[in-house]
Amino acid sequence: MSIQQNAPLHVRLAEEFMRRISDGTWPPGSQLPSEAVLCKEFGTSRGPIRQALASLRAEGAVTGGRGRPPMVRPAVPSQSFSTFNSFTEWAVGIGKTPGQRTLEVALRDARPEVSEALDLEAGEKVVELLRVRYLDGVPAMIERTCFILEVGRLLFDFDTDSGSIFAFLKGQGVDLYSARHTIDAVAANEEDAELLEQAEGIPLLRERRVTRSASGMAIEYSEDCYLPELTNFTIDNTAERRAALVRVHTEEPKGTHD
Amino acid sequence: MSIQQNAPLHVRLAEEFMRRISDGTWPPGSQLPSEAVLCKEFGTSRGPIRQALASLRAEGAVTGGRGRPPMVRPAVPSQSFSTFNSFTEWAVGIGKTPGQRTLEVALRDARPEVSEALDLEAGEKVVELLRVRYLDGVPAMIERTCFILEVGRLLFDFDTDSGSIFAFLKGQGVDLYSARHTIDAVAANEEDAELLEQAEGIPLLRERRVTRSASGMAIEYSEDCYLPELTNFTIDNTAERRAALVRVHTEEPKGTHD
DNA sequence: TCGGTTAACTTGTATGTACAAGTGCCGATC
DNA sequence: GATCGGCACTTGTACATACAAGTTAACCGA
Repeated sequence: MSIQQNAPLHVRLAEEFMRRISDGTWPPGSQLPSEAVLCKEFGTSRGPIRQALASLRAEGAVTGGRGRPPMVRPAVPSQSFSTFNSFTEWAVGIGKTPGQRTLEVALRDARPEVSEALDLEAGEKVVELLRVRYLDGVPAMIERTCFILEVGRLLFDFDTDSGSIFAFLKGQGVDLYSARHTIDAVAANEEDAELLEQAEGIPLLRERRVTRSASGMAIEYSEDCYLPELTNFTIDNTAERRAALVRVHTEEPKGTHD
Repeated sequence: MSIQQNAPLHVRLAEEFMRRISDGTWPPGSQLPSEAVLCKEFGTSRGPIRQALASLRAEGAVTGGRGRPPMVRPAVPSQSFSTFNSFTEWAVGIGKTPGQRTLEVALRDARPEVSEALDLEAGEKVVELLRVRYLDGVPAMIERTCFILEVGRLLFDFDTDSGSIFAFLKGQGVDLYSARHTIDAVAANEEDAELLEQAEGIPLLRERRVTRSASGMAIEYSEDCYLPELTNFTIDNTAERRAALVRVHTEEPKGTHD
């Protein structure tokens, strides 16, 4: 989506430079024009040019400099918050047809680990959903999602078999702003195995997340279990910058979910 | 590690600001002093102050502005390339004693998926290691690592039971610069189960990676299988910026390694 | 023809200035 | 006591200038 015309010049320059990189005008390995040349082309001073280049550098799109123009780096994979947090948006983005079969939408007392994850008092109610998610009609993932009551109640007026809960909640003005994701592995229990049409006990790739608003309020806790032959998680890291993905040691043993 | 004294002023300022954030002088939620105040304190102009603040903003350490000073954000977890890629460095960092038991160091023809990962011709030789890794004496991970011959040959003069291969290779001038990591789940085969002192078939959290030099040459391919109750991977993402961790759809089914 | 040196290019760093746009506080008025 | 407006603060944007430090190319001499 093109940024509005009255955005600051350095923002519009950064966008134009990213466009030239992504459409191949400036291919990976090539050197950018000098700052002087860019100043002439855009009729501006070095300040906005340098600020635009700085943002490309911060994103890892270009590197080098000091005595010679920066070079374009191979694209670093990344995913937006909504693509990463919404199965539907992700599936559409990879050219698959997302599907869902809702097994349950329930108002119930939160399980202890859900209370803890959502910063709730023991026994507070949550809205809990259980859905199977499909890619092109093939079972790919089991989704167990809990919402705080204030948000979950909105789902009682929503057909959870119709598509993206993430998109629906955004449309309802729910401020889904940040999330912490934890990835590990569990054995498929009897229920999950049946839903995924697989043998009991096979390994599943589990992604648990707590989603919060901009003010830090916990809104959603989800445990998504994927068939690992259909889905994985991938990241690139370099010596130049710290990776946001962290390998974590867990003290308490965890088993399969019940 | 403190940066050298003759680093540019804006770099030293950024380091000082990060130090104040991490030692609690500027706690999360607090507002930074204004730019004018910082200019007075450090006897400089707005330029270096603003550039230092821009780097904190890019790292997600502070946010906001425009009419009011930025606020300190809660620390975003991250790990350096070496901490993420070296089990030894990671273990030490979390206060555990890392250990290793080498089962095998072998010069052999690369298996097809290793050739492919390391950009080698079919049948080229690699140096392959199999080690069990321990945290405080407890088996935590099975490490199957392959190096291209040029690098792997260095290991024949190295006691792989003595500690970090990553650190040894760095010390030998091997340019380990970037890596692509893929995380999924596999069932423990008979060998892995025995080495980890667990039941066959239990789920293992698998991290595969290809490590390359700055010039893009593949150097290392590794398959590390973790006991998921001891280790997971965690990332925070926000609506503000794209996450480097990508959920990926895999077309071909993958089983346990043999 | 090759190597070294120099000059002209590049980017990086820093200063200063000016003004736009946002925020907060204080005083006046209702 | 609450609200509104104005003013003084803030940061953001952009310009200009100057010089440091790195790189590259060209020229000259051996």
